[in-house]
Amino acid sequence: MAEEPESDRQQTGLGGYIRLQRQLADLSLRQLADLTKVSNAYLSQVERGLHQPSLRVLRSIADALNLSADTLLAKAGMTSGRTGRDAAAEAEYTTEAAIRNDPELGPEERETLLRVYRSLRRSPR
Amino acid sequence: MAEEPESDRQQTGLGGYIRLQRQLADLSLRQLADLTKVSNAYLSQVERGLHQPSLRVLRSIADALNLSADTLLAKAGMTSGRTGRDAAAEAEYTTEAAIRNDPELGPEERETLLRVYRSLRRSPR
DNA sequence: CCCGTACGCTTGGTATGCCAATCACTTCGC
DNA sequence: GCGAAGTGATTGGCATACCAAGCGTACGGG
Repeated sequence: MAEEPESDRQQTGLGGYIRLQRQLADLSLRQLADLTKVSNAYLSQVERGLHQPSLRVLRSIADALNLSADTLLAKAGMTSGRTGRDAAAEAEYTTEAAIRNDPELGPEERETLLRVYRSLRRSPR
Repeated sequence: MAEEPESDRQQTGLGGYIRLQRQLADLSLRQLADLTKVSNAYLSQVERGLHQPSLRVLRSIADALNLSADTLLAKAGMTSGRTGRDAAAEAEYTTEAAIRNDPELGPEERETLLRVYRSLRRSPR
């Protein structure tokens, strides 16, 4: 659990990716700022890894650069490559998790089913 | 005294969704706080829509509740969540598979639960 | 030469995320 | 009854996301 005593500033992840995409799109910081409604100052800081942008800002950027939000989120360390399939595999472990994730169920149906499941399940001990 | 501004009753679904999932998982705010390393106070505020959580917090919550991060992000308004048919089919299969593989169910309970699930599931009319 | 304009970066302030501490309430066992 | 232990909600304050304004440079063109 040792925290990383990093004095390095290797932020290649999210910020570097954004900067790269911005340059590929041939946009200046101010142009992107104009598109995203985010100040150029903050964009500069985000690109250099000095700040972690909020969801709102991240979405604006993805939108302006025509990137999928998921891509940026992956770079931000959120969805590291695990997609629906992995989630499904994981959900296979517990029936409760599967029921909770099932989009075919409404809130009430979900709750009902969970209750039924719990009553049917072999009681531990 | 009975002054109730009911117009604030619209916490988009992210907060409400988190609260629902937490309750379905049978967790208290403090238990979830312990799992997520996020204070119960802030979780309470997030669930009632008073604050928009950061990526870090959102990820912790998704992790602790065994939810896919994408699901929460969709509720947060990020991803339009358009993988509808695929996700549905996949998840449907997952729930059935989870029930079939659940070691805590005997043969009869298994059959019963499957029947209940199929009757509760939204059928594409 | 100076402007004028473009660039990225820095700075000081405001808004908001987030937490420790505490509240009011309910449910217990004694 | 009374306290211990559980629940969700509130509050004060520190940390950080975010912006308006400005700095320093580099590029033209009069």
